[in-house]
Amino acid sequence: MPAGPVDQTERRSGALLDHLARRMRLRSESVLAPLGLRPRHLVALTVLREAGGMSQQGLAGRLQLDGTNVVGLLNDLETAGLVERRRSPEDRRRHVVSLTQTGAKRLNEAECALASVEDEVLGALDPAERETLYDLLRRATSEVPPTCAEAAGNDPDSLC
Amino acid sequence: MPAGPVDQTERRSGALLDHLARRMRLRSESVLAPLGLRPRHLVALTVLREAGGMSQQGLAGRLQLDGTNVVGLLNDLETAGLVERRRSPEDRRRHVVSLTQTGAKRLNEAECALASVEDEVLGALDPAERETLYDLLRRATSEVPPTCAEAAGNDPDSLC
DNA sequence: TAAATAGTTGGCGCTACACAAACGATCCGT
DNA sequence: ACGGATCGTTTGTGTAGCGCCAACTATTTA
Repeated sequence: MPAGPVDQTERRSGALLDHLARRMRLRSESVLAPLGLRPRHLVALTVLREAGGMSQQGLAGRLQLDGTNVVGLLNDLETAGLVERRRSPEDRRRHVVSLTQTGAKRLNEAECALASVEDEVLGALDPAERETLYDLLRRATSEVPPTCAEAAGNDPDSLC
Repeated sequence: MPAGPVDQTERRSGALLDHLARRMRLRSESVLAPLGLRPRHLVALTVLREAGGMSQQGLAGRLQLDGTNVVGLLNDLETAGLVERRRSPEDRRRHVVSLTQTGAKRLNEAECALASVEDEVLGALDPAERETLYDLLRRATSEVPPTCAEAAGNDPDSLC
């Protein structure tokens, strides 16, 4: 086989995302626990803040979680007063879930508290690079994942 | 309260990392399964390839896993012929773990197969941005997390 | 030579899921 | 008006991925 470049590894982000996310999560837990939060709560609160309010089905889609798991997650957050469920006037079967003021404040507190975690876990990156990372992650996650029907039609390897 | 900027949210990457990593993982599983791999295998193989060979303790440190869980993880990979454990000539208590040729090849195959997953999950980013994301993740994860002693000395919030 | 270290095995427990079934309330199409 | 579909809830089962512990063997160290 002809010799190629020394580094022939494919440049994939998946393993690195898992790796970095795990480190961040481990470091975060001790900071979040006093606030009554777990990393999965943080993800849900972040998505809800950005969306301004959404159905449970919508949230399940965004988080790629089974609906029954979203129910449990929201039960935690609602019990803590961080979110509220309101019946949709358009369809009273449906809840619209949104952050309470308490929830918005708690999320902000959590993010402030996580500054030291990010300083540590992202210590190899300078502030501009951290900003770039944040921006790339935000834009990558803001794209709504395709629905099952869309994905199944387009991609046989899809989960659906 | 005086009115502030509209967006006063802290710019933290933790929740977004979890969110994106989860999406990537879900999409990856169907691609990795035919190769006999799970996402946690991929992380370990990636770390081992980069390190060229390391002790189990070293790997446990890099992955921030309990040593007994690294034993189980390596048992999977060794059984599949993807890694080998060799006694260190310097200290025969210790194993040096490295990728086999089969393992290096399988990892490359996995990364090729994951191209479509990354196209989908990172669809909102253009190729240059994906390259930037990869680079930032790689550099952030390459910094070895501090040992417990180091972290405990410097940071009371540390996990240790 | 005793204590410490590296790794292994087996076990227990927890969290975070996936998935299924059954149900009540509500909406929609016929 | 009614049956089917939808939204959400509860309960239950199971799996994966861990953390942590104890006990052990082999080896190194002081």
